[in-house]
Amino acid sequence: MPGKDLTIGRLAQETGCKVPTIRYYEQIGLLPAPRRSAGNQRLYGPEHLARLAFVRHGRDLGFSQEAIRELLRLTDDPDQRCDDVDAIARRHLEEVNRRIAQLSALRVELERMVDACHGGRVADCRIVETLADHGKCLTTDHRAPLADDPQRPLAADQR
Amino acid sequence: MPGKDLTIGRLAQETGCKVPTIRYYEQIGLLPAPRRSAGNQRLYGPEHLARLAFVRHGRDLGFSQEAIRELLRLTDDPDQRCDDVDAIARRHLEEVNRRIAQLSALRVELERMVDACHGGRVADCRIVETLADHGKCLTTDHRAPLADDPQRPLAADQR
DNA sequence: CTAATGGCTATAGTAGCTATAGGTTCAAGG
DNA sequence: CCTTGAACCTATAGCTACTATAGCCATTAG
Repeated sequence: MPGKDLTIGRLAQETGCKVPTIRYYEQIGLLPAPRRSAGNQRLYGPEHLARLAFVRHGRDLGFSQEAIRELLRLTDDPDQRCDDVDAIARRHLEEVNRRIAQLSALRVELERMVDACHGGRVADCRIVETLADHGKCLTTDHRAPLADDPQRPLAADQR
Repeated sequence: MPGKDLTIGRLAQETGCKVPTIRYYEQIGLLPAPRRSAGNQRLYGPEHLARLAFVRHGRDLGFSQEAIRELLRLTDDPDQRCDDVDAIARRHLEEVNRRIAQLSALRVELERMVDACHGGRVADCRIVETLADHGKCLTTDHRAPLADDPQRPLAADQR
């Protein structure tokens, strides 16, 4: 039945995942290697679609590759109790809550900074002062072990 | 006055920044190369302390290296108007707000997942179902162009 | 048949560090 | 004075999770 196989490009379309990312997932073992056409092109079936959707959804929810790998291992053995799955999700939820708390504190400080700036010279700028003054301000640690933020770290939209 | 120079280790202590990170900042040009002792060890003065504190604080607030580089350039020319500084901070604040919104949506879904799991077998686990089902759920995009989250990612996405 | 599109591999680059290996320098104790 | 051990030095590789590039091959529409 050579009817409904997907090329890598079609699979990318279906899942909203980029083509190089799919090949990357195969490389790191998140996605099984599919069979190939006579001309050596990857041919995916519905099982790949489902697997990739699972992976993408997990990633969209902020699970790490490692966590997803673990989830996949668990779901491949569907008769065991789901406590482990639950634990992964709970752990992640905690991370998310922590991260939100950190970002909220950060927002407060940024708002204070922005409000305090009244557009004078850089020498008098409260934002610069705030940044330069390491004494006061947060003792909290904003950087956090969550998510990756792949690239394009600030500013500049595009996409 | 050869009295109060700081070694790299002392500087690290003062700023809460790790030693290799300081060397890394020098390498990428965020921190100027300091003078050296007879035995080739870095010797830092108060100006380095201030600069590094500025950088660290900016990073803690989630500014990217690029943004900090720009802020440093601006503060080195203290007679110009601080509109640009203000713009950087505002842009960053917007990023933070967006990021918080995304994480909040994510939290809702994770809470749903965890609530729905009642400790049966994996085959019946709602968490697994939720992850496998790419149809419903968020269309939102959790990934975000914000700061770094140095390591140990719980991850995000691309597209 | 040709051109455009899409696929293939391999390699290198991104941010923002951290870790390692293998050597040198410094301060204190014997 | 000599030794010990901590702290320093450089260079390189590794981390996550991808993305981008180069140079070639396959497929398909006209």
